[in-house]
Amino acid sequence: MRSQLARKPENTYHHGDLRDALIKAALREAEQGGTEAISIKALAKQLGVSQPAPYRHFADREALLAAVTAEAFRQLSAILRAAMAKPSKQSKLSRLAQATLDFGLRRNGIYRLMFASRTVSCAAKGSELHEATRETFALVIEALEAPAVDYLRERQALKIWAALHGVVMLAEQGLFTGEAAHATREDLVEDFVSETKAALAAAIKGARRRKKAAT
Amino acid sequence: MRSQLARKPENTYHHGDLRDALIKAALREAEQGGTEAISIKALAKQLGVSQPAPYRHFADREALLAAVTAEAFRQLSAILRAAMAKPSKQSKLSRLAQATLDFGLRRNGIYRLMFASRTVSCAAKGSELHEATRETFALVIEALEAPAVDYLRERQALKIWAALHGVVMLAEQGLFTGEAAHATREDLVEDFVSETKAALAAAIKGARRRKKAAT
DNA sequence: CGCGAATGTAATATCCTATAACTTGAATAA
DNA sequence: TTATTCAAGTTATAGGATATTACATTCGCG
Repeated sequence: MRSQLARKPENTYHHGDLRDALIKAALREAEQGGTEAISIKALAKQLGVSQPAPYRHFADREALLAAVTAEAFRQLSAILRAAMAKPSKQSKLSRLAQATLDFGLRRNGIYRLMFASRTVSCAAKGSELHEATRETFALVIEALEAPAVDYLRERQALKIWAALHGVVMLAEQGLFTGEAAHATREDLVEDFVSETKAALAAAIKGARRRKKAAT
Repeated sequence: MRSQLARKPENTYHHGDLRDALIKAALREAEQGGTEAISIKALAKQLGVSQPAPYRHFADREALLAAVTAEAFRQLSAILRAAMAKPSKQSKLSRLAQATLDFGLRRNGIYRLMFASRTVSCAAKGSELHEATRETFALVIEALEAPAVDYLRERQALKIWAALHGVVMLAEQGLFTGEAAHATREDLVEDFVSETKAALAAAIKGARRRKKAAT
């Protein structure tokens, strides 16, 4: 199997790994310009195959986007896992949060592909993409490092996850630059992290109390 | 001035209000499909003018999108203002928050145009679009109903604004449906609202204490 | 070795953005 | 009132993208 970004060697009929090469190349394109920067025709040219060749691997543009988005989620998962594994003075949750912010800003085109397009909401339940998103979210729950009171954990995970995305969105809109910048994006993220921890602690304490009272 | 959604009357050369009609029609198209549903050609046909006619009013597609997005922000501002004005048992902030969530879900295509595309971040400082976004954000600050310690208010406004967008994004991704739905979107929004109020109260108290200590 | 499935190509239809060159008519000023 | 000008339309056209159809090549398996 040839390097996945490689063009088709000249004088060969088959590319060898076109499907994967398309995904990788599309990710590179999306890095800057998001969804709109992904053009099947341009990708085909870049990889040295004819325009219709990609359609052997993806039914249409949407299918390619779904595959690309799934790969992006897997990459994010890997990054978050690495951030959580790295020894540090900060909490797992804090590291996950800052890593998410960093990813969202540094690779914003891809980030928009993942969270701001309709691709994900159209993903069927068992699809590759759906699984990839659920796996990423599972990392958020893991980062809470909280005992297994499922519905409490999930609620806090949803909240911090939502808050993080909001910060990325607003940052990208430029709401943290100029005169309004009394707080950095990182500050806000840390605020959300501590509030999450506090809320989680309080919720668990409350649950214990209720349980005790019931006995 | 003719109704703004009207097609050009037959046998007339000039439409009369094409610029406005284009914006309104584009908003209608974006309601469902977001940015990608806006086609200059289709709009022209819909309004009964030739394909290149829109280019008399907008340099290119991007310029049309910017105008449409600005109009969308003005509509959101109006909705938020109305929600805040309406007498209710709930706080202004709560009403603004729930209204934002409602807008984000019910008119999701437009919402994505406003917050998930690059159109806004590309808006120049004095532009119509930039002004429209700042005005909307000003309403968030107003909804806090907090005394004028600017940097404290702004920080909390940024936080709740970010959190709201996050909830809309995740809701649209389907993260609140299925087995994970231990909390509704509205619940999370109320959580964020109360946390914001608490944080704001604490911050103001702290600021007063510091001021007192300084005298 | 030979055959079928997978993968690639060429040709083409359709849709969209955008520009150039020409036309219309509405508003103004002589 | 009429001449003139210019904003706002039109037709024609170039160029790029998605997607389909029919044909060609090679990989791999029996």
